[in-house]
Amino acid sequence: MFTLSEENYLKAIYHLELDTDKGISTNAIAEKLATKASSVTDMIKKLSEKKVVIYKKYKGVNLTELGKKTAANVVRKHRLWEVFLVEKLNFSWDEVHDVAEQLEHIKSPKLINQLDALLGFPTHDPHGDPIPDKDGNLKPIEKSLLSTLAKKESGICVGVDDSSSEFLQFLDKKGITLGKKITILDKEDFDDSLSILIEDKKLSISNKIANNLYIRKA
Amino acid sequence: MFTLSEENYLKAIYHLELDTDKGISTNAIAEKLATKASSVTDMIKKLSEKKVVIYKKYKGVNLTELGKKTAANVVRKHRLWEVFLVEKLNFSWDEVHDVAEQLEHIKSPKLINQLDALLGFPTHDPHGDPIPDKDGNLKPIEKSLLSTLAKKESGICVGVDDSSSEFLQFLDKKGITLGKKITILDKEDFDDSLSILIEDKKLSISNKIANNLYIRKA
DNA sequence: TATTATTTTTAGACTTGACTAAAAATTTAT
DNA sequence: ATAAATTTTTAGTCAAGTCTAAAAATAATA
Repeated sequence: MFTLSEENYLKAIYHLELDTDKGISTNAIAEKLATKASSVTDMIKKLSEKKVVIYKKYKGVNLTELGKKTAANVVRKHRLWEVFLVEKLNFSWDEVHDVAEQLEHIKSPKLINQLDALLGFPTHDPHGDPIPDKDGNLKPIEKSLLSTLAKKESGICVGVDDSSSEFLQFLDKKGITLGKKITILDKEDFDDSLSILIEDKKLSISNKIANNLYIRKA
Repeated sequence: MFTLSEENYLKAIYHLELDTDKGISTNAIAEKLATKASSVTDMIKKLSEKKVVIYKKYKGVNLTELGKKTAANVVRKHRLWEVFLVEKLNFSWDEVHDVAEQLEHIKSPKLINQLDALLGFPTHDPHGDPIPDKDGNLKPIEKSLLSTLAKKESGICVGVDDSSSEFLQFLDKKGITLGKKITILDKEDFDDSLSILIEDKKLSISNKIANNLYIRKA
């Protein structure tokens, strides 16, 4: 149906569309896929012929319903495999991405359905990102960046924005993992750093960290 | 390291070498991979440059030690995934091949080591074929084609030669699965068909079937 | 608005892996 | 041993996906 490359382009556009409702620019796609704008133009033409994107020259692209569904299915596979790697094969949350990038392209509906069942129909991946259902729908959850909480507010850590292995390993070192309760003790005005309480432990974290951690307010 | 195509060629040569110690002919590889002889020649040159095969024009190819190890590793992955599909995802033995053909190309040593552990370090795949160890070695087992047993002899069904889904589904229908005890009751001279006893049930099977079933003599 | 600057597209080239058709080597048969 | 048949290789072509460099369109600025 779709080649590996086509799937990667659809996924990139899918992710970019989550941040805006405008047309997705050639350059944005090129940057996300670490490729050149000219290559993107070529591929976009092909995707347009396959009816998965709407394309008007110089105006960027948007996914059609078919495109959205196709992309969401790739994302679904990616995230289910990530859960598998962590839950069944003892991977840590910073090791799963590259392997899942390969596994997400395996074509077998039965494989994914059975994997879903084996894992107990998980709703979120190891980084807190929601797993699309079979039809490509994902229910948005109410989460806020830690940096938006006020002093004295608290909540549960439910996800990360940046899921690079560097950031995830940093969080591990600090003892910050999904599910833990975090309370804002103090906010410093001059550098926006935070003093937080996490599971009875006091910690000072920079604004950069607070801007990449999602909290469900308690 | 190696592309998907290169891995498939190495695997094909690996399997063909199990049946002979002569050089593997261009045509044999072409047939196994359902491609053309000219394509095979092209690829062989590339594999030769990569030091995984020894190639002399018009004389066929053979794997080097590196080639053997590389191919065995692909076979190892294929068979481990097959076990996973059957043991963990409720696939039947006739459904696993095509999916394993995709999964065998996933690159992640940790993934395979952990999968191996999850499965309890299996030694054989769902069709009775041995799983190479990490170094690419596989211990040959003593097995005989059912057709070579004499009247009154018996043994345990340990594998199939033809693992097409048609044959496997046929065996399922007849109640023939790995691990079952089979005894030769009678052999018909004029068509080489057999009358066998399998788990207290009498069955008549053709020579074609008997030529594709492996037995460990009891 | 005219002129830069940026973004996007086109044109042409390259790599991988495959193909067809024809030439060369090897094997089989007379 | 020579001719015929088969196998293998070469030569040239093609599609997918990428790239560079240049042209065209759009956006930003004076």
